[in-house]
Amino acid sequence: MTTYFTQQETPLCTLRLTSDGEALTGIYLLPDHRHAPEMTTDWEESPTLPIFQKAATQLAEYFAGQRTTFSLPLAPTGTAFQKRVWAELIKIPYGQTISYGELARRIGNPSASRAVGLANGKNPLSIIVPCHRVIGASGKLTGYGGGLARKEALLSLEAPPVGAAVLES
Amino acid sequence: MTTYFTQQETPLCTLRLTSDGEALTGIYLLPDHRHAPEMTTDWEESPTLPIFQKAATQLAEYFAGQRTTFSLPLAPTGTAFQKRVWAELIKIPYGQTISYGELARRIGNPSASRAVGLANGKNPLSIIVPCHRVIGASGKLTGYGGGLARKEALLSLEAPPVGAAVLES
DNA sequence: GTTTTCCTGTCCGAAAACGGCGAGTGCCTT
DNA sequence: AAGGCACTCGCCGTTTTCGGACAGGAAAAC
Repeated sequence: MTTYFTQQETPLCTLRLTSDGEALTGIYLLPDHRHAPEMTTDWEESPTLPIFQKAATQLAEYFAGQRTTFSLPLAPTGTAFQKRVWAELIKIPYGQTISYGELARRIGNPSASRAVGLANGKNPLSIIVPCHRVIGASGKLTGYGGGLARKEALLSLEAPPVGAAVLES
Repeated sequence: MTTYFTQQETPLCTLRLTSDGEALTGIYLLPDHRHAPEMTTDWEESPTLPIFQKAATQLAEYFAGQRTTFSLPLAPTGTAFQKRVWAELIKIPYGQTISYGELARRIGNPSASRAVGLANGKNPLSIIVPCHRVIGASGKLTGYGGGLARKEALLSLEAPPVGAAVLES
């Protein structure tokens, strides 16, 4: 099975998108993304693939602050546990954060907060599956596959204006 | 990838043949074949497949004592080492036997006689790839995926008449 | 003779190690 | 007294490592 890919520039960094031809299978934050797969000889660059065009548009809108949800066919690969975690991730609304423990509770394994962290790190669809919205119970960011600095940048992009935050509390 | 299969009666036992649609991928001696694969839901019985028809004819001739070599497209799956072993197996002429150690020597790993035994047992194409022609250095049969009794039966089918054997020595 | 000791590739189960955690404890600042 | 920080310890899915078992056989040690 050949893997298709393309790359896209954003204000944050370069993104590498991968696909099976139909659905999106991966989004990686280019320099130094932790579990990014190796590019092998059976990869084929094809920027004109319809799925890549749609993804590029929506991602550009997201970084412009004009999009809060995505609508794309996704096909991440992983274990049953990981899929449960990722399925729960996409339910976290734009601009909100929860803790790893809370996420563990939501998938029904309340004591698996640590394993949840691992599964979180293996999330292949950065940004669209918002693993960056999960932080430590103490409020610290604790970790991110694409680097803590980028996690902070994403959260600050999604953060509402300061005034609104005050009203909310 | 769906697997096609069919079954065939012989004087020795029932055979199960498998194929990818083009080439033969397996021949198993039906009750109690050691490493025979499990039949899953994506298997499809199709006795009319051309490859199965040809195989059935040649196998029938073999059991009638009227065929000493096979001519069929084969596509066994295995590790590089196993393929080297199997490729060497088909060079052993009808009616002859060699030892595991000798086989190890022929593939260039003279000290891997034990590993050769294992690879021999994993041979998916019984009879056509004649793993039954390999016996212990002492002359004992030592083992066979389809059972020692069947190994002996195959060797005795291939054995020349007693008179001829005496002349040969 | 008979037994012991290695060698050799692959698979499989068990055990251990490894994290994007978090609750609990003790100690040290204000 | 709170609050902050460093540390330990239990938790849990996944990955890695390790040890044994096998279709044998040659050499070395009794």
